[in-house]
Amino acid sequence: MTASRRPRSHSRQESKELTRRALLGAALKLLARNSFDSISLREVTREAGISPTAFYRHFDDMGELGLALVEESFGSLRQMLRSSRADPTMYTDAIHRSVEVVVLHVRNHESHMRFIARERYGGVRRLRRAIHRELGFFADELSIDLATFPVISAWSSDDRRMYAGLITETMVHMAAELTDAGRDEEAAIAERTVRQMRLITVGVPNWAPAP
Amino acid sequence: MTASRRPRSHSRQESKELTRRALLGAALKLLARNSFDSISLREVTREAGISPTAFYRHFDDMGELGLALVEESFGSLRQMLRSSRADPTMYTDAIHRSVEVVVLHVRNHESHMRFIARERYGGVRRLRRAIHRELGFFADELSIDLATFPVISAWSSDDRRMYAGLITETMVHMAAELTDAGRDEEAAIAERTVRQMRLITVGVPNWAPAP
DNA sequence: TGTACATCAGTGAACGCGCGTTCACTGATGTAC
DNA sequence: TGTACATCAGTGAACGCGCGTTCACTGATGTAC
Repeated sequence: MTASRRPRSHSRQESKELTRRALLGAALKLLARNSFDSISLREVTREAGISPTAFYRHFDDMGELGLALVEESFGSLRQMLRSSRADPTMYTDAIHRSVEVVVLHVRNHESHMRFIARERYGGVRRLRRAIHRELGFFADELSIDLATFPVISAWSSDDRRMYAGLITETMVHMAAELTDAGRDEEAAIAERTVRQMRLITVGVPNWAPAP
Repeated sequence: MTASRRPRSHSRQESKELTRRALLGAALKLLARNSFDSISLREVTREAGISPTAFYRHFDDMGELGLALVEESFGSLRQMLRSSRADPTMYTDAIHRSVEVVVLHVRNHESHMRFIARERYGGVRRLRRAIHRELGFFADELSIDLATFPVISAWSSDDRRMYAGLITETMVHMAAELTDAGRDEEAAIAERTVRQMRLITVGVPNWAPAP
């Protein structure tokens, strides 16, 4: 299906937005098999069903498209964090529940999470930096949320941030493993993560800042 | 400097080995800026100072070269683990010492560690699988070493492996951050990792297997 | 509501370039006698 | 030790191909009156 054959009921603006989405979707699809810096502009437009030249109506170059993918991927992640906050069971059974939420998120946004995992230390500096920055914001937010738990509320914000970083890292690692594993390994990976989170949590009541 | 101009004192076998090393070194150098699957065979041979066609005297294709890099990278990592085991201070001040050892290893083998971090979830399935497998072996070995610590020796081997996996992951994450950061950030990254390791360790004496 | 003009998303031909791989080759190293 | 032949790491020309980007264009959508 080419963009030009879309129903004329769309306004020019709507059509452009659909094509933009098609380009982002095409890139995500190709990213399931390759790294971002090995994907060509022509491959992306071919997959999106438009001519190579039309690409420039949407992005200056592939780098700009990559940054748009970072936006999109962390957009869905932020939504996840926001709805978790509104979930009361998150506080009564925090570990199981949060691992479950991340597993579900990976299922529903697999290509976004794979993109983050793949390009976090990938071959494009601007993407690495953008992802690093966004993961930092994520841990910052988590750090604030953690203050609602009794014991942790007494910690220094520095200690809380360190703890939030460790949780973030453990979750990102799980997500990365999930996007690279078969559905049959999902339960084992989730269970292992639950146990690692439990081990970390056991230490929390006995934590004392550095001497 | 081309390979053909090497001193004739080398035997055919020695010369071939030197060229092979030049190819691996050239690939590692290019990997500092790009992902493996975006590096071309011609770039590698150009960097190594030989003609493109000579590549085939050493590897069937770039994939084979990639697997050789996995071998080489984990070879140096295994050496690190082995010499750590012989270090008595490793047991009296395990956390600081092991973080320090990893920091030094990253300094001395930066391109190897960057390769592992970059291709672990990169765009080449065979490399991902090979790296995943090697990291598994690493955690297996660490798991055995952990049994020498009093409290942990009583744990099930399954729990020990879970713990070893968490430590491995924390260390790999630190190494990845170090290869992507300036030397001025090194101390902060190492210190943060020490605190995270300490938090995990605080939980160890109170760990109880799942109900 | 109808008409005339402006906008602009998408097209297709064209360009020069670097790619992976093939092939027949060269000449130094290795080996048999 | 010297000679004649075999081996084989590295060469350079050649190939067809996909690449990113340019350009002048088309025709549907949007706007002014």
